[in-house]
Amino acid sequence: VPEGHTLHRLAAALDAALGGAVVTASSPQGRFAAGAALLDGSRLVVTDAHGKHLLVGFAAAQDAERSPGHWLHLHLGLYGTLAIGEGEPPPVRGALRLRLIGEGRGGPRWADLRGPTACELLTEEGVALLRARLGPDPLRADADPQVFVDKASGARTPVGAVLMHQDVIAGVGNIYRAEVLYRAGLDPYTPGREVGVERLQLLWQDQKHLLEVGLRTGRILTTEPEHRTGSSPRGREGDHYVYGRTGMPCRLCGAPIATAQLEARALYWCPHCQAPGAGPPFDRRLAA
DNA sequence: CTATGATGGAAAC
DNA sequence: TTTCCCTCATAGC
Repeated sequence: VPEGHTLHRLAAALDAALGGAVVTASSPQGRFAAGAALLDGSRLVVTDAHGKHLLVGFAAAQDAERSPGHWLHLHLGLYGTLAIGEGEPPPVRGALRLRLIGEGRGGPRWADLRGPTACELLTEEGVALLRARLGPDPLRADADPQVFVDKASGARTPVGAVLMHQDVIAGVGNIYRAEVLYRAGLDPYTPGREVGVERLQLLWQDQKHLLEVGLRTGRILTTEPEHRTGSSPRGREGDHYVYGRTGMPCRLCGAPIATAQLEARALYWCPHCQAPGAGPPFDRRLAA
C-alpha cells in the first residue's frame, strides 16, 4: 500500500487525529519499548512526510514552544501498517510495535503501528541526515525538480531503475515507476543519460500529477478515464495501464504486456507503446 | 479455511 | 545475493 502518496495521507491523518495531544505510548510487542517509554507523556506536535518516510515530532508536554525534542521516524516497508482510529483502541493483537493514544482535537484517538521497516527515534541531526539522503519528493512544496533531472540525466543505469532510487526521486515505488514510464511512452531500459532533459522534466511533471491524484484519492490511479476499462489485478478495475497486467492486452495497442525483473522488482511495460524511440501513447491531460 | 505474494529497504551473508 | 519484517489482499480449496 505505501508509495509516497500514502505517507502524505498518513501524515495528515495522524496530525488530524493526535496533533497537539499528549500521548500515551507503548510497544506491546516490546521491540520499541525504550523508544515508547521516551515518547510516553510527551506531546505530538508535528507530522511530516518525505517520500515513503514519515516523521513525527514530539515535545515535552509542558514545553510552551512545542519544539520537537524527539523525532519518530517511520518507514512502513513492504507490509507495515499504521492504523488510526477513534474512541477506544482495539484489543492488542499480533505484533503491535507501537501504540499511541491521546485526546485529540476531535476526541479520543489512537494509532497502531505494525510491521514497519523503520521505527526509531532521531535527533534533529538524524532527521537532517535522513533528508540529505532523500531526493526531491514531488508532493513536497520544497521539491527541486532540477535535482531529479540532474541525477537522472547522469545515470548510466536504465531509467526504469533510476525511478526506484529514493535519492533521485523520493516516493516513487514499483507501481508508479511502471505507470509513469508507460504514460511517457518510454522504454524502461533506456539509460537515464539518454532520455533527454526535456523528457525527464515531463516525467517529473507527470509523476507529480499522478502522486497528487493518489494523495487526493488514496488510490494509485494512473489511467485516463477513457482508458479505464478491463482488469488491473491488484488494483481496482482499470486503474493501471501495465502494472500487474502480464500477458494482458495493452489498453491502447493490444500488444501483450511484458514483464521482467529490474532492480529486484517486477517491471511491467508494453513493448510496442514503449519501444525504443516511441513517444507518449496518448495526449496526457492533467486531469483525473 | 489456508497459501501466496506484494506497493520496500536494511541487514546479513 | 539472500534474509528479515511478520501484514494484508487475493487466490484457491
